[in-house]
Amino acid sequence: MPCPEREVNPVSETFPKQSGSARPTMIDVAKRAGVGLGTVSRVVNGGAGVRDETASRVRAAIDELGFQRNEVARALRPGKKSSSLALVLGDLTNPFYATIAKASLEVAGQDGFAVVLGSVDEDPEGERRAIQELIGRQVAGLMIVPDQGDHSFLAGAGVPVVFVDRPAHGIEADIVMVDNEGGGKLATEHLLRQGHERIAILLAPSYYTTGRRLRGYRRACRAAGVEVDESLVVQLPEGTAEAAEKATRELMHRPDAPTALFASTNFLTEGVLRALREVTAPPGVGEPAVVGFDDFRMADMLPTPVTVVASDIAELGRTAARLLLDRASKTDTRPPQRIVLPCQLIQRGSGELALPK
Amino acid sequence: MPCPEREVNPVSETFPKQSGSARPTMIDVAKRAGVGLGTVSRVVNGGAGVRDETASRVRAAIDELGFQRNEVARALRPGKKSSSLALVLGDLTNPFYATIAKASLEVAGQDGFAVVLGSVDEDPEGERRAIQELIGRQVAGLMIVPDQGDHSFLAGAGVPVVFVDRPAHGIEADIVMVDNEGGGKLATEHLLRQGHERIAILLAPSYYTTGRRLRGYRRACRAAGVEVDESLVVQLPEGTAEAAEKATRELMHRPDAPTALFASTNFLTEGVLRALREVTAPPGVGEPAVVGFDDFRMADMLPTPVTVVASDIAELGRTAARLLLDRASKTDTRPPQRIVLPCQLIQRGSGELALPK
DNA sequence: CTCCTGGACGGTAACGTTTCCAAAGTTTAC
DNA sequence: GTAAACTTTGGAAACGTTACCGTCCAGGAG
Repeated sequence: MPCPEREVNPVSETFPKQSGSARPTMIDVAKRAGVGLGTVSRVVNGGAGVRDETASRVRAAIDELGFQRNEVARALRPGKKSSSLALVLGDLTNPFYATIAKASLEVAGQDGFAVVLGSVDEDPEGERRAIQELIGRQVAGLMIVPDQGDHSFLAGAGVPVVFVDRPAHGIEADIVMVDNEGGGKLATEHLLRQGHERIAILLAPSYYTTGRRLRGYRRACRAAGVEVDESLVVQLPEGTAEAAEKATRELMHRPDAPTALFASTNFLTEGVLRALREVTAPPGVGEPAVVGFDDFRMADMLPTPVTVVASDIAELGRTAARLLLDRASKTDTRPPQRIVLPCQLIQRGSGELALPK
Repeated sequence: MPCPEREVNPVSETFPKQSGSARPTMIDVAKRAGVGLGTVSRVVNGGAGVRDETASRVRAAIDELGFQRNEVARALRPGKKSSSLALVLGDLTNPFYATIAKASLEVAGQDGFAVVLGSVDEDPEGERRAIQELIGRQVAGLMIVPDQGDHSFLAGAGVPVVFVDRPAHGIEADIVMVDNEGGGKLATEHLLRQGHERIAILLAPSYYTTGRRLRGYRRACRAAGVEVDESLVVQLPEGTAEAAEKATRELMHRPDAPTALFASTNFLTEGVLRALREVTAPPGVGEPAVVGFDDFRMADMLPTPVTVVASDIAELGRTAARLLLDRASKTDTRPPQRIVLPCQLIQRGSGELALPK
């Protein structure tokens, strides 16, 4: 039933092969147009101060030779930082990161900037190496979704940095993030309002963001006069769906199982849902309520549509990119900013399951 | 209930500010270490032919000054192509593209290559501009998920190109793709096997891949002796979930509604499922069977878990990146290759709904 | 003791662009 | 009619690196 094994064929059409000929330079263009090097440069950059007739001769030469400016050489000149931004983040397969990447790509593209993705391992040392690499490439600015670990080595880099989603230690720089504490509070309040008092919260390991979400959770509980059972605050060893699934299964098998769960990350939400699908609730006890953090595709299509606390992730990426571009161009010289985007509760059903009896 | 408005504060901690001081160069290092420029260069690149004592003096100077090689200047030297690959693709929010990006990023990173993402508009002209831009940045190679439109302008670029997921017109270059026709055949055969004969197929507009999938569909029907009702071959105006949802709703309201649907793209599958959720099937007729192309997260969590034809997208990205790296380093000088990865049927339920009665 | 070999190092010429300065040509003002 | 000002153009220097070519010194052979 599976398809044939991976197959490899030489392609056999008769299109032009890729030729390895060297690319023409401005000097070639200058010779061809019978003008000086400086004139070509002027034409290429807007062409102010060049007679129309000369300019069109140069343009003709450019077209004939298929010349294209060598951005690398251009970026070598002092003051001319390369027109690329670096983006350092985790797993692109996570829609959260993918959305940030897409949004910043759009904004950067509008200004003619490319985006360089550093390869991002998970360990702090790998992140540091990747960042150093990118700085070596003379990017005009860095957008970083930082891991834990010290980032003070960025202080002397002479490149503007914007942190996304969470602050970094050891350096004062711009930061764009969502209101994690407010979102955690929102989710928890909502569950409390449905009558739940045993609300478990699942946390990815030691991330700044989930810490703030936990804080919102605690605040909401305290405000409602509900004491937090610390055994329901679950610090996972990993931020994966699998870890959340395992933890949820264990939670729900306890005699004093929670009646509601707050999954503080989209992958964790997935794990929680997987576990709940299998767990048969004790007789007389209904399906536990679930609220997730960060919206995800198909959330409204599941058997019980999933209630989430969400923020505008694309806006997060756009804001960060815009801010970084302004910093890079020295348009924005304010002191480092801290921009916090609001969260919002999206009710779909799973969070509105009332406490049974 | 929504959180407070977006809030902006200057950050007020007391970390080192980012200083704008110029970065040290090899010349600075040479002076500091009391050696010549060439020696520093030798040390930086492996250090063959330098006495240990000298080398360590240079390394000390590098550390003290925080020197880091300027990749831009390095890439300017002839023969030294920059160590970045370009990746040109569509919407990163689509897990298909995100997976390719992640996989190629990993492979490239292992070889010390960065990946530059060009800003990708949807129109062919925008794609062309983006590619030209990237070539100007002297990338060592291009991975392109091409739009329709002519790509012959790449022939003279002097940069290796690998096309991903679909071939491009007007140029002979490497291509890595999945077995679209085989996958389409697999999906259709499976539905035929459940007894379905009125199988609708939804197609995104004029993409090469969906065309091949349609071909597999036709082949399977013909082989089974089932005549294709052309009104069940739905060419959508857009490749979005919304377009698929609308089309499905219309299909299912017809008196001769299909009993099965083949959604030839992951976004289309989503649209189909959304529509089916709402459509009340005519009395006596069961829920229509659905097979999607490309797996997606949560597919197994839906009320009726979704059967899909899937291939290893990460492997697609890895293969493309590896091939491109080999081309860029001239390790691989074979004629252009066509690599086809197999597809596989993943049965989950929605494709195994038999024809009612 | 001299010559030669070879390793270690220093200096310099590119790479392709931008930017600045000076030269040439053209117009304007007196 | 000449000077001044402005516009257009050509040329050279610089950016930070690598590659190549000498030079210098140590040590071995004759």
